[in-house]
This record gives sequence, C-alpha cells and structure tokens, in this order.
Amino acid sequence: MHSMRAPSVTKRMCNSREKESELRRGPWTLEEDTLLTHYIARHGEGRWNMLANYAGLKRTGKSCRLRWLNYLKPDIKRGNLTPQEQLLILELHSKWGNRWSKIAQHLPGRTDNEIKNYWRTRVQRQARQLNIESNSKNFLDAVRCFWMPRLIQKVEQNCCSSPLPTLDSQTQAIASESSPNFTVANSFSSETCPPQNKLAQYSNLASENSSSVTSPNVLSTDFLPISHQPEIVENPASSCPPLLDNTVYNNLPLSDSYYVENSGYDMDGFNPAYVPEIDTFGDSTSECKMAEGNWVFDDDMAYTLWNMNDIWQF
DNA sequence: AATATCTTCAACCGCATGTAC
DNA sequence: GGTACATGCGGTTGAAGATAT
Repeated sequence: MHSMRAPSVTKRMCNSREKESELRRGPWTLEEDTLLTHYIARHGEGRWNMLANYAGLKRTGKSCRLRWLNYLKPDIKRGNLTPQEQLLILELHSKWGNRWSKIAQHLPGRTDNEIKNYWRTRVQRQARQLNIESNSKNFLDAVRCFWMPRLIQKVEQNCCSSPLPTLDSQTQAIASESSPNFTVANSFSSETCPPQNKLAQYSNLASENSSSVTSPNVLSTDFLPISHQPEIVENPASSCPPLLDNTVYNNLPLSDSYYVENSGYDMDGFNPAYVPEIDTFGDSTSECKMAEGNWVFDDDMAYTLWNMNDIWQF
C-alpha cells in the first residue's frame, strides 16, 4: 500500500549562505522514485544528504535512504510473509526482542520496517485480543503452544509444492548458539521435498533449551532445523504440542492427543498428528496450563487461538 | 448505499552512535 | 575532548483501503 499521507512542503530557514530550501514530505512520486533509482544506479548508495542534493530531490537524506531501503531497492520482497519467515521472526524475536534490523538481516528481502509492522499489526493485535501483554511470558507460551505448531503445519503443507528456504550459514550459527546441537546440515536445504522428520527437527528444537524457560522475560523458541536426535522428556503430562521446552513440558497436564512417545521423535518419524487440527483440538486444549504463569486456556480461548488464521496469514 | 470502525504500512520523528575534523 | 554532521534504529503517526454495521 502506498503511503497515504498528503504531500506537504516544509520550509526551513537555513543559514545565511544557504537559500531557504523547500523540503518535500509525504508520499514519494513516481518521478522522485525514478530520480533516486537512477542516481543510485549511477553512483551507488550512501552519503544521503549529498545524494538528495545532487539527484535533484527536495528530500532529506534520511528520507531518501528510507525510501531506497524500504521500497526501491531491487531485492526487496513483496507480498505476505511466508510461514517459514513468520517462524523465523518469532524465533529471532524471542532471542533479540525488538531488534528489527538485526532480525531483518536474517530474512533476505525483508526490511526491518516490514517486520516491525508485521509484529505490531499481527502479533500485538493478537495479544490485545487475548488481553495479555505481547511481551509477557504467557503470550510467548501461547505463541509456542498454539501458533508455532500451526505454522509448522503450514510449512509442511507448503513444502511439497515448493522447496523450503535455505538458511544462510550465519543464521545457522545463530541458531546453534542457543542450541548447541544444531548442525549446519540444514534440514531445509533439500532439493526435493524434505521428509516429515525434517519438520520435526524444526519444531523439536524448542524442546532442547531448557534453560530458556528460566529467563524472566524471554522464552526462547529455538526453532530452527537440526539434524540430530533431540532429547525429549517423556512426559505424559502435557497437552501442548511438543514445541515446549522440557520445563514447560513437564508442567503440562496429560492429554492423549498430544502425548508423545520417544519413538515419535525418532528422526525418521515426525508425526504431524501431534500438531493438532482445529477440528480435533477439542478438550485437550482446555487443559493446557502454561508453566509458571497459572494461565489456563479455556475452551473459548483455545478456539480463538486456533481460529486466528487471518492474523497469522495461515 | 452510507457511515463507522479497523487494519495496514509507508513515512516521519527523535535519539543513539559513528566518524571526521 | 568538543563539535558538527551522517547514518542507523526503533517507536509512532496517519491516510487509504477493507470490513463491519
């Protein structure tokens, strides 16, 4: 969507040697975009104030920079974030918080502004609907317990029609930082449709970092592909999908629907049935008590959580 | 069909940091 | 060290479009 701000002109008094300049603000015109694009094609980016002058743009350098980085740059991706990208955002945000530019570095073609907007419009809106703080542990638990499995499900559905993205080595390294068993063998780099267990690897990583749950503010959601056998605590007392780390996992009540045997985490056998379907969700979710928070999903909340597809672009 | 409300996202702002002099 | 300027970042705004009433 184009910016909807009405164009305006700001007059600023400069020092005596400079004439009064007129700086445009608001939406960029096609002509301005063309000027900026052509100038950068010839001279490259950087030195934005000078660039604005020489390109004949009555804009601040900051404005030019922003327009280029967030809109005109050729490698910028358009369209909705893919489930994989959403997963990565959730993962990286759990590590770094609102470090949008840092997060954006790991989503090629996506800008910090876009990710920030995504977070504010989708994630925070969702938190509002649930009447909880978007940066609270309860909310992060909800994200892990409900939405991440759905994203994984979506990834799984999509993966057979198109190859999953390959994580760059730096992102892999970051993942392995908090998940020592993470290996560079990227589960998503397969040229063909990855086997189901790859998705299990992707999801099960959350189970590995039990220390994360002790963090007061951040519940780590290590969520990137691994290629080893994760250690899953066999605990029948859970009604959440096996994305939770061990501590959370151990504190959850029993549910037949989500009880996971060790064999279920054999790398040869990710069973998507562990990721609940909406229509089979039913009673199990109503008992999903979140660790440490005394926060209980009742039926209505569970239903709400699982029907927020619009928010999550499922 | 008209109006109100909500959602989205490009663009702006202020502040922090980096760099050159 | 002090100053000026450039750059980058995260928070916020606000108009257009979408949706609800």
